[in-house]
Amino acid sequence: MTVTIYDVAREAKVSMATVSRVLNGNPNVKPETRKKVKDVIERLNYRPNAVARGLASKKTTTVGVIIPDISNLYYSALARGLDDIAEMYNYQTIITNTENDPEKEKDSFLSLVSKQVDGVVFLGGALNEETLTDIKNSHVPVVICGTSEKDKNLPSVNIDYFEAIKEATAKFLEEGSERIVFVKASFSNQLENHIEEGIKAAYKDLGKSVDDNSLILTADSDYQSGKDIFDQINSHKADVVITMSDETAIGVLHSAMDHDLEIPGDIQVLSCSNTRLVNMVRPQLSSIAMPLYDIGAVGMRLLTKYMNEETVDESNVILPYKIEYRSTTR
Amino acid sequence: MTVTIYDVAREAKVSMATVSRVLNGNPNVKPETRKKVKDVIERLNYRPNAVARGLASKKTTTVGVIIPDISNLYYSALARGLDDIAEMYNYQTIITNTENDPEKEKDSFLSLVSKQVDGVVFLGGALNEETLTDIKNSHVPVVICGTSEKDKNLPSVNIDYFEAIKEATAKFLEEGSERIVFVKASFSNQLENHIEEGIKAAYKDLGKSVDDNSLILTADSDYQSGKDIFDQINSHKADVVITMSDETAIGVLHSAMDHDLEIPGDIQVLSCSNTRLVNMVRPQLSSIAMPLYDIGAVGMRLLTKYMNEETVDESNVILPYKIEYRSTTR
DNA sequence: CTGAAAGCGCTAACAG
DNA sequence: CTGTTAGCGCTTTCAG
Repeated sequence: MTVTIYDVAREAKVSMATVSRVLNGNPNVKPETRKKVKDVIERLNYRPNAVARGLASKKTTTVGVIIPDISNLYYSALARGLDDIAEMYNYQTIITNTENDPEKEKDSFLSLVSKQVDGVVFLGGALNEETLTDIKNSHVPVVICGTSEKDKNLPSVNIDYFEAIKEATAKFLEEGSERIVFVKASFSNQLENHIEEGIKAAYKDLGKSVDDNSLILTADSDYQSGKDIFDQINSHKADVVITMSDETAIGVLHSAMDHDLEIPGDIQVLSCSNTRLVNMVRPQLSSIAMPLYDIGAVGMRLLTKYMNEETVDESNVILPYKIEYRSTTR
Repeated sequence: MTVTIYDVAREAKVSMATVSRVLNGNPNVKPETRKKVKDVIERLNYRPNAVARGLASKKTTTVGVIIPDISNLYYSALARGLDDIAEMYNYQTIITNTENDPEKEKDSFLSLVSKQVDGVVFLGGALNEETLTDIKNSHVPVVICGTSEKDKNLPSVNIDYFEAIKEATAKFLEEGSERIVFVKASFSNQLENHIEEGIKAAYKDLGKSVDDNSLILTADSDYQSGKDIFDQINSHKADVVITMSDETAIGVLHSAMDHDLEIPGDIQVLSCSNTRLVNMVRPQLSSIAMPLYDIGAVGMRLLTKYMNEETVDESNVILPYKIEYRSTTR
């Protein structure tokens, strides 16, 4: 019923080895033979079985992508960059969604490995101890984008979050803001720790202490959570709110406006994601601008190097950032 | 290096067939044997090779998902529904992104088939003649969600777009609106034709003609395209704008506000996607509310039936819709 | 330049 | 309940 390489070989009156050679672009085939085989392939509408191929060659030309939440614009922007480069290098991507669940993250990884992917990239993600162990045991090349793990053993692509947030915080403090609230996303992530450190460093540089004037809250990274957490922010009399997620920032923004606060007069808002959303709300959201697409693209490029066993000079890539002060900051 | 079923068999002093049986939960294994094998599996940290499995069993427990644009909230909402149900039925999903390119759509499908997926679902998509032919030739179960093809040969899940848009249009006309502009997305899609028909039907029912008073434009489905197309809308002196995409609607909205038009006083806006965005802008966007998550979920459920060769009573499922009149309509 | 033959790691009859 | 034996469809030596 399904046509196999064997059928093609028979029809073309060659051996299956030869058919395999033309399939794989092996130059050791006489042009006439090649043409003959190609014609039969066309006529029979033959398509190689990628599964059999994968088993025989131990390569699947497939990379796994593990994402906390595809419906989050932050991650899907990263994914676009990944995808484009993957295509350029003739890899296909299997995207799996963990729904921010570290357990699923681990399962997804194992499942991808059992599918014999040639490599996997984590976009964000918790990367807990267990998962790290599985990665090590798997002997599969892994690159992590937009997250990090403490030992820096894994190749990664990031921006310098610590510096970025420190710069932003210092600016707020220098301009007279005193009560800065930071809203973490509830999916624990090494990055957020760097960010906390950055905030603390900025305070310290100015001889101030974080504890009295700053508050660190946790919220889901959606719009409603931003609206919901506003009460806590407000009761802290915050004059600056920094959130991980754009959606959360927008929720905070709208709640603040509903409480007749002036933006950015009474309260300034800055997010750390810089997704397409920042330009889609009024007032436009100020944000630490990471090169999302590039992070994904560079991550995939890095992975191809590992998959080809090329040498890489820098396995922990840091990309530049900008801080875009739009209309929610002064 | 990698541990195989053969290693497990040897260590457990059984045949590989027995190992295979415990792997697949075959009841014909003595409890003690089962335990013995499981212990060895644990000890050796053995993980079955899904590729070999797929080749031998001709099943991959994997379904392909073809999406025009993952970074579009409309599609990612559908994908979430799909994913949840897929997981429930122990299928994994391979998501591929076509970037709204019919050529890529076709290639993605073929690639998925060569990977021996057990089924594929299209979310949206152009489904041109060529792709349809490939689908027919592939003998792989296919379900399409949020799109349709003219012959209705393929199982599908949709809402009644025609009715929805007719109802909305009729309401606008009855309430005195006269100049309705419809903004299609540029990715041609059978659905949009249904929508056009719905608009025409509404006009006709009231004894009016579409041509004089209605204008049909085409724009990409992003925010900027919405802003850009406003000039055309404005020069038509539209009093109602209906767009496929939420982002486009928001772009139109903001442009209109920048031109000092009152919303919804001077111009009303309605979108057809109802993604999370509708609540994240001020004023909140009125929209035809489709059950996005459910469309995906029902689609995947339908696919499982085909993959199991169960009988299905209704292969073209129509789910209910609501029209949510929020703050951009009167 | 081409063919024969040996697997890749697993499932699935078929015996027993 | 368990083992033996063929493959699944392809790649890849190794000869020639």
